Amino acid sequence: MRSNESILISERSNPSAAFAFRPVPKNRISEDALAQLVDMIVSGEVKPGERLPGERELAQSLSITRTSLREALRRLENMGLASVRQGDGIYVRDFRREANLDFINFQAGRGAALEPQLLLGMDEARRLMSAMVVSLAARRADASDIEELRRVAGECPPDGSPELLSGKWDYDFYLTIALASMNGAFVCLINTMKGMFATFRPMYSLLDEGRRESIKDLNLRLVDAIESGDERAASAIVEERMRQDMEDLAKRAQSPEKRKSKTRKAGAK
Amino acid sequence: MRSNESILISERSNPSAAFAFRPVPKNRISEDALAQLVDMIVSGEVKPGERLPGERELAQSLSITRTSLREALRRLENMGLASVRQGDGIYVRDFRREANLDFINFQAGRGAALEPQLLLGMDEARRLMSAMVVSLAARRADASDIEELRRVAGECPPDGSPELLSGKWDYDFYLTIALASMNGAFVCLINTMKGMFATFRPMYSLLDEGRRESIKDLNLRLVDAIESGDERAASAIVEERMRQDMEDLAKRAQSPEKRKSKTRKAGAK
DNA sequence: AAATAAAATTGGTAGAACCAGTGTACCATT
DNA sequence: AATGGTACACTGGTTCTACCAATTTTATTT
Repeated sequence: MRSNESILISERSNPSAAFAFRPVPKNRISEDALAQLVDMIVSGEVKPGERLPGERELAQSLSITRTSLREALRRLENMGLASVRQGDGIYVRDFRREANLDFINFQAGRGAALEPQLLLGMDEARRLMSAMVVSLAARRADASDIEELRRVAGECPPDGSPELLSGKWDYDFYLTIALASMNGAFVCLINTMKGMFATFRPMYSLLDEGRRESIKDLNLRLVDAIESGDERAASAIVEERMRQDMEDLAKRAQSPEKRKSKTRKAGAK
Repeated sequence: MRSNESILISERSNPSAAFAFRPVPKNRISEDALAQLVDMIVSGEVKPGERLPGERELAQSLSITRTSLREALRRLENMGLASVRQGDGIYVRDFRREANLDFINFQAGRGAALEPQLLLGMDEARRLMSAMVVSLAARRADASDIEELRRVAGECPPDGSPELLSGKWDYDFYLTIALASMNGAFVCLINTMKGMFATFRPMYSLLDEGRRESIKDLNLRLVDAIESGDERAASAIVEERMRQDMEDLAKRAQSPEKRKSKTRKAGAK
């Protein structure tokens, strides 16, 4: 959520700049502390079920105040990485089983090194979710939605431009689709994903470079498909675009797709 | 995340109790304050872009300390409902466009009255996501995953039992499926949805009552489908089960499905 | 009028004190 | 021996006050 403000800032102070400035991190001290706590848990330095030192001691170890530490703890709880109980203590949870999307959001947002496996998973989720929301939009978008979609699609900056790289526009477009899908939960999901992919977005945009069709044309085609109510065609356009991205990414990690053939029992029921 | 602990507690102090105690809410004052802030924003009392009173004044209005208020503000930011800038102030964001899943999670968790439209959307999302993760599991689950799935499915408590109503088991089962899908992002997604539906879970379980097939049998069938690698069959089982729930729920709100026919332009490209 | 500097405002951090649940050990009662 | 009561130490929850740091506003200077 921080990137949003920063984008506004950079726009104001550099209205005609050719570069898309990265958001300058205004680290709240609690976020730094949080990062350390998360690292401690993710690295396995402290194990699930284990009890962390008390707030006073923890704060001292981090060289911050209890006040700041507590702000960090609130989010650590929120991510599903720890549970805090008054009178008892702070307990580490099993992040591999209990972490939620806010965890990914935080890790991705601060540029933490995520496991390749997880990155692939995020990408796969993005692909499936996008196709899904597009499909819903095709089912339910009314005339005014289409009009809005076409307007936003038409405002798509040229390929390779900083505005496109920043991902701001792409987000706006998919948010509009989500709004057209008439499903508030998907709107929220898109917004969650926005945070999760904020730092990775430029990478995806670079992958788009080699395409024969401009992003703008592709999206206008998408709007047409949505307007005609053809769910399959609409989702196919999205899937096709993102499959290429995924394939490129897959080269950087082992594909989980082939895992099954090795260990699977043949001829199950 | 609080409900989890409480379940453990009630299990310990009443191992053979016939009742499933509801977790006794241990309100943090910051959460109460947060709830009021959220209400203020959602109700439209303060509008997007508007600037809230300063932390000092806000804290005084809520009769709490700045320290506590700030813990609330951290999450208000995290939900995408406000942005806080040092030296400037606290600004309200457009929750209809910018709220993320944590917002739904919070609202649902405290039993806030959500718009019927949003409830339907949440249910639709749940249905689609579940079908999706099941499909992935069918694609990638290996022998050990199947074994684990069958074990968990076998431990399914009888229909109508408090354990089933609480939703704890159902969550465990779907978490196992998510783990079998080899996609960490979906594991996190399931965990996020767990929070979103925690308070609604009993309602869904009640809908299950009328089924001719027990939940246990149904899920064992599902595991079979996953084992055979039949993605369509597996997701169909899930969709079928959840479609009924959705239909029942739909009776309590207008269906967004029919919206299109009214305003749609005929014969689009 | 523009540039600059000072002041006021606002969020961010610090530190200490006290309130409120938890858990444990010990004691009294049954 | 089991149960319930009590006191105490420990831990998170909350409050207060003071001060630091970023931003905006205002006043001043050029």
